[in-house]
Amino acid sequence: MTKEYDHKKIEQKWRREWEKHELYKTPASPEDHGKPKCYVLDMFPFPSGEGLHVGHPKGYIASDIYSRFKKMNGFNILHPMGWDAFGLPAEQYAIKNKIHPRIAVEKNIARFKEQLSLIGFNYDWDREINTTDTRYYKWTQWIFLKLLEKGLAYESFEPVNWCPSCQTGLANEDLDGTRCERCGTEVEKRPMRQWVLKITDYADRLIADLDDLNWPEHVKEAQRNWIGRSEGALISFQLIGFSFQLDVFTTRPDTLFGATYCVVAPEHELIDKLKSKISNWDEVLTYREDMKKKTEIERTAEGMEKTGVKLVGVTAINPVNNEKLPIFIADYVLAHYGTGAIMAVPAHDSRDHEFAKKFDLPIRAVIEPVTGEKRENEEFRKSIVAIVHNKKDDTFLSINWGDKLGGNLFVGGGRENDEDPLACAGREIGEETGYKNVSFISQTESIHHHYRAHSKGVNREIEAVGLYFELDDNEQIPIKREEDEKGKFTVEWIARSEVGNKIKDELHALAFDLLVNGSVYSGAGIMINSGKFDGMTNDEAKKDITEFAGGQLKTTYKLRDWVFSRQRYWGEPIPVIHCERCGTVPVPEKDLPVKLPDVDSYEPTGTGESPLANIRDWVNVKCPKCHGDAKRETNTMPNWAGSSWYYLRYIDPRNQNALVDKEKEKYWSPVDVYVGGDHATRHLIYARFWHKFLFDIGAVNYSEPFKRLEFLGVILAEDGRKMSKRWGNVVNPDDIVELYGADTLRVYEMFMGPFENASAWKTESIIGSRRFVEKIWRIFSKVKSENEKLKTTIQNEKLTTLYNQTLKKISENIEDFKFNTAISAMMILANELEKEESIDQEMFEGFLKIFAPFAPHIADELWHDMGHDSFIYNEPWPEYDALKIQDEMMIIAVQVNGKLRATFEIARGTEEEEVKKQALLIPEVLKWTDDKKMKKVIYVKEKLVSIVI
RNA sequence: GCCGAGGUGGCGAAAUUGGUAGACGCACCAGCCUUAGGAGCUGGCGGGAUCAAACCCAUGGAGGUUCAAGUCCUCUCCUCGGCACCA
Repeated sequence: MTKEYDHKKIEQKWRREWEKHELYKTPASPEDHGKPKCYVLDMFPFPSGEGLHVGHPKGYIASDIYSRFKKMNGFNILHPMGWDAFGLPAEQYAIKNKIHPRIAVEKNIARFKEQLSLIGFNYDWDREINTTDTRYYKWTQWIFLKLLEKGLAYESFEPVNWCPSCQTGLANEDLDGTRCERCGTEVEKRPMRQWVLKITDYADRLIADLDDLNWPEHVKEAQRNWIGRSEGALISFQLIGFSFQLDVFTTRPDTLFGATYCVVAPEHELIDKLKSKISNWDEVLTYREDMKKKTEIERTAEGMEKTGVKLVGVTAINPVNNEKLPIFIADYVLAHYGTGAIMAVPAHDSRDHEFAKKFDLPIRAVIEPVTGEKRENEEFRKSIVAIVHNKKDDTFLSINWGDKLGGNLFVGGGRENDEDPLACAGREIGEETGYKNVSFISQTESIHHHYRAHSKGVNREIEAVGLYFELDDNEQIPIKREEDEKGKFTVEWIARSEVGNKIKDELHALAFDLLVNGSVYSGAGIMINSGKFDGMTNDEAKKDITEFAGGQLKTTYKLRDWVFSRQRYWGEPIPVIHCERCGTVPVPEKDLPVKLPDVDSYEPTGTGESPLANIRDWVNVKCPKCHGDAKRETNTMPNWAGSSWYYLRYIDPRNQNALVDKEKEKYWSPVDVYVGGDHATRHLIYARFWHKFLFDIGAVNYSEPFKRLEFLGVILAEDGRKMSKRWGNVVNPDDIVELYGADTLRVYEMFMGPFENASAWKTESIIGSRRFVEKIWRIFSKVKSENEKLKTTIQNEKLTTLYNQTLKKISENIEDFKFNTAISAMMILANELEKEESIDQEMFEGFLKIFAPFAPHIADELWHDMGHDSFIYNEPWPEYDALKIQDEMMIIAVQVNGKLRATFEIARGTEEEEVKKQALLIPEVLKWTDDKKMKKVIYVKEKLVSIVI
């Protein structure tokens, strides 16, 4: 008789056993280092007061499974856990509950740890770290000192994002658009002293090194976006009557001849210097004041009309042609990007175009669009493309030439050298479609187009003009057609939404885009209206024109330096001392850590100063240099500081002499798999930045910290919303473990769907995973030892094949983080095993081993019940038998004209001719092939026979 | 607007190089078992048509390539995520 599956008893028992035997201790001795290593890392949690919900463990379960798998495959694994416990939420929790943050953090950690322990993870708790531990943040401060030493940390007085609700300055990364991402309050710009890290120095490397990382594309892309590298040129414009110049940044120096005005951001410092010559100063001031009042959101709202004011009296000189250009201030130019000023080229930039239209400024095209690829021996022709719009049903006139001649085109035609394009278009419309009465609306500049005229067998370069007409009425004249053209092409009106689909020709599509959609051409082409540069491609002209204008090529970034100081209590004190005589003096390394003092009130002062400023005993110190009176820096670090290097500390968590021993680091780094969600830009950029810095100063061995990133999809509540106390939809893992068991919870969370998919929690569905776990328990009673087996059935070929296939698939799936299909494969095998009267012991042992990473408690229970004394964790991973992953028989599908008509079974290894012959004899196939001529019969090895008739 | 990831049953989802679409699970239906409920077991479960079978349709939509398309190509619509007046 089988015993009951009592998950509570079993799970508790095995957790105790594991602990007792220190099963999950990371090997530390050097002789163990001969083995390959695998560092599996979770994004460590912030221990909030709310405790864990069922979404939290998802990533931990995955990393647990992966690391157990690697361990059984012979790797030394490092799989640690710790706490990211500094930061505003901890402080706010403490203020609200009137306890010291340190006490609150301790309490919350204890609760988190308790919850985690119920799930049966293989964490090595000897390596636990806590960012708020003085022994830990000593090294966070040490890194800051090194940054300071290398000139990568500096004090700045630039206006900073200030959250009035959180009472602190924030980095750009801490904003959600223009709001504080934590509390949703609109941030202000506030001038104040702050510490800033020069992350921009690393911008290029942070982008370039992404290429070699095994990370999800969207995370890499988010980082590229955030860093926002763009290559362009710095061009200086002389200002008439001033000795200084107006510097602009542009990515399109090739369009310099098309600049018709300049714009500077309203906040630009240059404006005050120009005051003496500006005759409408009042107007300028008013505009600037208005801009200040407007929130960022109002300024950047979509569909916002462009606004601006001309600086009457000041003129810039275009360095390439000495043209006098008016200067405007307008808020569509941002002060903090590039130089805060632009040259405007309305012909080739949609924003400048919009502004120019509104202020009636000249628009000069300097690039002639070129479409198609240049070919050999081109014949040159001039032509037109005429687009006729019928307002009544919003359709466009086209001619369908049939699939061979390019499908639908607008009306087109050759134009004699001196023929007026407008007249030509009118003539062609009449000749080809019969429509008589159309009104001209607009036309494009010339467009060059290279193509091969297949019907004539020649390559052509055409210079076309696009023209746009409105249909007046339906009056038509009979179409004259050559005899051989009749019926070959037909006139069709196509709907606006169908144009993209039907008009495939590049030239015609571009004409539509420019004329009908009103797009501004910003693509490639050849230079026109640009003096000696005419005729060059715009790409070639970029460098030449920059040089000619006396400018220089330059790369800019959207990424700003990292605002690193917070005016709050609960963070690492910035280890710096301000001395009146010596200035800013770093705290000597030997004096680290600068411990956070105890205070009566850790609430923000409201003055923009940290609460630390009020602790006189702490603030007042002697200057390390001159030993005179000095004051400590009272700002603290953001909570992203501790998390920017924690993964290194796990390698050597108790080291007193260095943040990590370099030899140990060499062995364990880099992190092989980093598991977590969110943080696509912030944490992962900051950590990469610090890591590269540590690499540069020789503190670590590799230049990237995380080789592979597995991005986790969140678990939402059943209502599809985020799981949160606020919505009252939180599911506590403790309850699930109590009711269904940790093993079931683990299986369920991995079976929910692809790991990277977000999915909604469904308590209803857990039962399936529980049934599966119970099924394994039941199957166990059928396991027969070798001796018993002799009495029972002979070995089942099919089952052996399936078993070996499953071993292979599980190994591959775990490596690829495809846990859902791994579980599905185990279920299939379990279903088959259940049908058997008796199960081979060796096979079941193998099954238990692959099941163990997913459900370690029940696996160890059954493992021991089979008579083993070892832990399954220390067992080797079962290898599949390559000779046994294929059935003796193969199933061949038979298709007739692409449709499946039958399947049949035949011995593997049967010759192609024989398989074909058999296929053709099947009655279901004969029915379709009967008395019809067979064109061919295709055989796809071991898969199918396809018959074409 | 730009970039990225997607769109397959009632639901979560599977599907080597193009090669039997919907594996596995949930829910649901029927039967067995049970005093009953639940659990368990057996069978069914994309849509249409039919007594039933043959058959027809079907992977957001439209075209295309191919003996063969969820998978490749062109276009288009929608959803989610990131950036967003970034010159």
